[in-house]
Amino acid sequence: MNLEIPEPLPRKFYDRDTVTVAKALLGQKLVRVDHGTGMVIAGIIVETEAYLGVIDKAAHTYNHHKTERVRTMWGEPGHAYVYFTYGMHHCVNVTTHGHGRPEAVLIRALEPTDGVEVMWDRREKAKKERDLCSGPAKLTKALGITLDLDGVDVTCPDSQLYVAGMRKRAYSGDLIASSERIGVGYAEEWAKKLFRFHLKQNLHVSKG
DNA sequence: GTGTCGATAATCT
DNA sequence: GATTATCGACACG
Repeated sequence: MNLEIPEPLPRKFYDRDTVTVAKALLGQKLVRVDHGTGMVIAGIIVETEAYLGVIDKAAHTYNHHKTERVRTMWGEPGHAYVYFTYGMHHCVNVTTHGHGRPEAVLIRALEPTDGVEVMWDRREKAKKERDLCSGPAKLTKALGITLDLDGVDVTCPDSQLYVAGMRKRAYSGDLIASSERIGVGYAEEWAKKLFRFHLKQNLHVSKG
């Protein structure tokens, strides 16, 4: 039995064009390590969305918006940006594109791989395995990601949250579906951009 | 399978 | 005071 833990993806992986990173994250593994118990809970990233910073009307940093909440997005690439929304949900992103560009990729869905029993405990309403992590707030609940993980370095294997490199090359374009981002209807022309990416025919995406 | 709608509170105006 | 990068319950078929 091989229990070798894959290396985290390096900082330079994130210090690129945000759409490129959003596609390249598909197939990589989001790993949550509980430092108290040593428990590992993880899944393969199967759905992402790109948020293009100061020019993107759907992004939290649109028009150079800069408040305490979005501090992490203004920092270096390769950190977790966690926010709380709709009065009850957390969502997790990874920051991209250095050089003062506050951009990020929202992680929208995972295919569960490690610590699945813990996910079932935390996601009481789930009926099927595909309900565990098929949405941005579902996966943060399943992995136990809350605001205290905002800002953690996802390139460090000692972090409570990091992204492990499972594949060297991004999936080829014909295996990736592109579509409009979800829940950003207010963003006018930016709502139409095809910045949502998911693995075709994967059962664990949030929709279609 | 689809569509509509209420929950619920941090954040920003 | 308004908004929200969502989810789950319910209705319908």
